[in-house]
Amino acid sequence: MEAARLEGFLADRDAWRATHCSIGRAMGVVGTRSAMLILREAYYGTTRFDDFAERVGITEAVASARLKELTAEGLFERSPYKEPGQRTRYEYLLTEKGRDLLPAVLALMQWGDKYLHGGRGGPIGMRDDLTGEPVRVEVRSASGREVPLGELRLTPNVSEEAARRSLRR
Amino acid sequence: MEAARLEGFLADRDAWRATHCSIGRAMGVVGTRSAMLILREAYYGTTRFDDFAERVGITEAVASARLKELTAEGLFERSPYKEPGQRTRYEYLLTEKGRDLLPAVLALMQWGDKYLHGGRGGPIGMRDDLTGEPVRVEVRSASGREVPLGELRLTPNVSEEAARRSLRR
DNA sequence: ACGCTGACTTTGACATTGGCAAGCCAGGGT
DNA sequence: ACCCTGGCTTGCCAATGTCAAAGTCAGCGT
Repeated sequence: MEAARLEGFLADRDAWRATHCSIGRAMGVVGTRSAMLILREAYYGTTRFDDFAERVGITEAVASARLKELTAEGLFERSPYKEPGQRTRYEYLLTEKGRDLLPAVLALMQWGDKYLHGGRGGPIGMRDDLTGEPVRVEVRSASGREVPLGELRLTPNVSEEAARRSLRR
Repeated sequence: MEAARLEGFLADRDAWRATHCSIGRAMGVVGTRSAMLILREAYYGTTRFDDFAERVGITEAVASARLKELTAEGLFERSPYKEPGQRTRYEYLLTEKGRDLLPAVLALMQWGDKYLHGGRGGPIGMRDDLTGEPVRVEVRSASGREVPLGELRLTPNVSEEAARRSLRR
């Protein structure tokens, strides 16, 4: 029955509800298979519409809809480019906001590697390109300690007053 | 145009497709808003059916369907318990598989905190309960270096032969 | 002027998700 | 014997996600 420790008025679990939960909001933005896979492709270096559709294995309709949404949300920006002898086209470049989702995407991959391949591990491994060491996504404190669920403390970030408002039941 | 470095035959981006991608599989298991929010609640310590429905803010029908799926996938196990004078009931306890999704869920929360609250940050903060230090989800190499997207190297995990089979276009 | 190509858009069909409301069921309490 | 309560299940409906296939459009090369 290991769980995080809830501090302050969060401890009374019946007194509040996570109505402005970042997890829920994040899932509203990237909560589809296609959005996550498009991000994966972008991390692999893909920038062009047709490549996204083809490499992710989704229809152009879905690629179009998702890229439009992700661009509107600011995870990609549409940037004109011109190859000699070609007309101007647009490519989809990751913004910082898009790049900052890397830990979330890699954490999913890491979990899938461990549990969804019959113990054989995933098809692609991650290493630090400078040192060659394996890379992992971890929950760590500022001083570098890895923090397990049971040693995680959750605290209200604002005054109880304001928090009650934004955590209203 | 920063991206990961693709090693070996992965470098020829037109020669393979991530058909057995762990990210896609993981999204098949926990790729719904309700699944992620139920996990969040479990990390907060919730174990009982009604509490999940009420605290997550979903209907009992959705809670029932999702808990059944997540239990079938092995993220929760159904365990009988008995309060005195009550009949035997079941609670949903996180398994290691469920607990191992913590980095993914927290990474989403961290991202949402940064970008989806108008710069004000999220309503709940994370600290190391032992030291009080802030906690973050990070992509790190074995020796503790934080690895940005541009310094991440992706390598095929198996022989080119076998990999081609599992990464078939 | 015309065709080709990359980049979409549209249409139509189907599955999944999620909300609301009502119903069911087992086993204690009375 | 009957009711109550926690824990689901069922039915219905709207919204969203996905696919397949066909259509559109801009502009460069010829």
